[in-house]
Amino acid sequence: MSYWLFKTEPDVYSIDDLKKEKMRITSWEGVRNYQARNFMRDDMKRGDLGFFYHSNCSQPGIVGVVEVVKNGYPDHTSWNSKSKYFDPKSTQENPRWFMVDVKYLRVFEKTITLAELKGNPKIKDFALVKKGSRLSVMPVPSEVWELILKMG
DNA sequence: GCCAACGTTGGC
DNA sequence: GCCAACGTTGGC
Repeated sequence: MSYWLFKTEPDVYSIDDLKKEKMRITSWEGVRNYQARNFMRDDMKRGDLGFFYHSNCSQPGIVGVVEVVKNGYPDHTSWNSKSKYFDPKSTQENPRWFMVDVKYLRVFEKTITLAELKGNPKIKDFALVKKGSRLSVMPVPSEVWELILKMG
């Protein structure tokens, strides 16, 4: 089993929004980056765990934990011309974009902030804390996962 | 709101 | 296939 990190802007979709969903599950739609797409399509498996990360906000950081409850499948919003995620080059026969379903597990009492993560020398090679990292879905090495949990 | 870093697009 | 231009991300 693997560990992941899911980035989202809380103004758009926060961990509270996820908690309010029916069954506390949502599809992780709208990812339009090939590297992130490949992770979801090829590598993410049911039962994997993920950090839930709030970006582009007053206090960016990891706010909780989710579980992958459905393996990668075509992101149908790419076929919907009314959707802001519409991509005319994605077809039902040859879907370009994929998503997984994630389920709320828990929210941390206190956010593990990006500043704290950057201040931990043991995880300095983790993609999230590297300069210019823009991946919205990324793998978390298991040792990094454990180290970050201890920071909470 | 600024802007550096990055990914994508498209002309050639 | 190169690379300039452009759009987006996301911390600050």
